[in-house]
Amino acid sequence: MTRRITIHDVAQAAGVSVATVSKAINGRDGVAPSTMSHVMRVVDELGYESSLVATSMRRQRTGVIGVLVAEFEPFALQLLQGVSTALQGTEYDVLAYAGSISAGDHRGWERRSLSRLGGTLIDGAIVVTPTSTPPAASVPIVAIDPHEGPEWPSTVSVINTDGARAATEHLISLGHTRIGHLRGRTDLISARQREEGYRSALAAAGLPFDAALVADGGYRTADSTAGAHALLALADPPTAVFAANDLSALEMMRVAGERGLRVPDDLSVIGFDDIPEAASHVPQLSTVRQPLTEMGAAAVRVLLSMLAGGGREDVRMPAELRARRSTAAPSR
Amino acid sequence: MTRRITIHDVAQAAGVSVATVSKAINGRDGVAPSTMSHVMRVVDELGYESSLVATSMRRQRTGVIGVLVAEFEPFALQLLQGVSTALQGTEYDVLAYAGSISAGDHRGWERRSLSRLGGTLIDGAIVVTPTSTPPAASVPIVAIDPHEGPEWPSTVSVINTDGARAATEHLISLGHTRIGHLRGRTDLISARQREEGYRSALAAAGLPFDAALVADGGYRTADSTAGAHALLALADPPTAVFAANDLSALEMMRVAGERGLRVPDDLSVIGFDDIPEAASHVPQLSTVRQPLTEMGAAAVRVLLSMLAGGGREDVRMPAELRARRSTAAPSR
DNA sequence: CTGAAAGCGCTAACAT
DNA sequence: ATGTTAGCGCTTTCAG
Repeated sequence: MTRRITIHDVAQAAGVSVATVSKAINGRDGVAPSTMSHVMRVVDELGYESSLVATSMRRQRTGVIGVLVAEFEPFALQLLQGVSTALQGTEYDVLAYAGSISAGDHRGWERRSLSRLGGTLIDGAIVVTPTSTPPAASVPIVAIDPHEGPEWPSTVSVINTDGARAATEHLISLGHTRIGHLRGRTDLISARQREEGYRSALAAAGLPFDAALVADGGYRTADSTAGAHALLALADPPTAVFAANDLSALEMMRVAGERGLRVPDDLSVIGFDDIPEAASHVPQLSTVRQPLTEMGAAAVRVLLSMLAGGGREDVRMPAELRARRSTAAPSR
Repeated sequence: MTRRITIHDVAQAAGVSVATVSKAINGRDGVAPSTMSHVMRVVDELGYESSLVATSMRRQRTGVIGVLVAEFEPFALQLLQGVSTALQGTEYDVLAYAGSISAGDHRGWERRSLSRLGGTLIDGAIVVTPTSTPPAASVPIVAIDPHEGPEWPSTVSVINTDGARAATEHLISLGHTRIGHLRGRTDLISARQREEGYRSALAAAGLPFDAALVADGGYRTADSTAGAHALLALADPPTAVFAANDLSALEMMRVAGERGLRVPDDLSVIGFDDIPEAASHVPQLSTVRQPLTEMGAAAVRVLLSMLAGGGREDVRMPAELRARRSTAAPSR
């Protein structure tokens, strides 16, 4: 645990002032070529790198884009990959921050992260699935799949209703008539849209809506267990379930297995998102693909445009059915 | 783009000094209960959050663990997920930084990131597959799968030799006797260990080692094309190939297909890593699984121990064979 | 119990 | 061309 090498150490070793070192490093003019090269040699010898923190306190610009997430789960990670790839070759580094982990309450994590990092440290932010309305921010922001409407400066999201309808129609076309829905967090707009897509597909097919067939999954594995059990414990259980996201779909399948049901023979399950685990699970999970990588790239495009002075934008990406092995015709 | 709310704004609005606000926020004693509650009310009203940057300049401790990667690719993302999960419920937030994106050269990205963030901003770092020797650092560091030996303070890595031996033995047990190896970057220790595992499995089975059956793949798709062609163009080509990682295995299969060979009928291929793409490829790629999530969790455990004053550790995780569809008995 | 002042590492005026 | 100074937002002695 040696002490950090500071600009001060470099100045001292080079026999010049701190200001001169700063100018040399940042290529400002007003430094003699000989001094310049001497300073740079000392910098190399000492292995000096400026502290991001100190630099960002003084500068307005840091060259870092922040990706703010509640938690590093598969959905956010795929997005992060897209963001990172899209930022290759630009002058920006990526910094991803999961801010709600230590904070007691998940609510408002985005506001907290944004004000802790914004204005300093990051030049702009991409916020993944924020659940509250945006705070007054000091940097340009793009929200991906915001959960509370369009009040965010710029947004990138998938057309949830269409995707959910496609998933439900897929089950209907296989011959299912008792179709359950393991829904997402009902306080989130995406969950409401997905339920709406589910209902409209049922209605379009002339199937009745049965409130007993809708259980809560909360988009999370742990929160889905009870709902999955509840659906399967019904006197007249569903033969197919549309889960609001892949994590709850995977949990749905696990619970089905635990109860002695085979997927897809006894129960068809379809999810939403298409996280990597969906394709590698056995059986492979049928789902509705969100083009996460492309969404990350779109967010970057919009953010860079805002950084360059451009206005707000709302990007809507299509969701696409990915029928795989977890859905089949009902056996009864 | 409104201005950030600073501690100054809070002090002014509350009619107290900046120092008092700081004490109130951080629960230091020496603040009257009434002042305390008044200040906290103003903090809430204004939505103030302290700047991570400013705080970390003054404090030694920030409550943030840094995960430093060259780039957000699948391997690093899986690790990140493990780290993040393991950090749930602790007092630490996670900050992941990809530092080589804007930097021209990839070499030494870990040194750069470490000195830009260490000492300030992060209390400890988990560095993913660093390629150089460790710099003198100002915070505890754990290296995951370091590529240049054990000079890092603490390390977490997979037992490459055993994994490679298991992969080769799998091919031998299927009846193959002419087994090729598409090796990794020979400047990296993991690649050398994997080749060693391959050789020792051959030796243990009494099979001769043939240098012509070893080609370079460099761990990357683009670098594997030539080696894959070379192996298949031999007068007496291999009936099975152990590729040093999944990316080169996938390329091996692509090249085989291009040359009119079917996998696994005409050629068996096995990889290493078990990235998500391995399981979703058709045919599913047999491989050796690195327990990435568990490795991330192990890194957290070691780092937290070091942060609490514990000594260095080297954790070695077992790699596990995942036989899937790309390997079968030889047809000739 | 409260506030004034110093300083973390750095950059940007402003002297010299 | 170089150095001096001020200050970014915050925490921490140290006086009052």
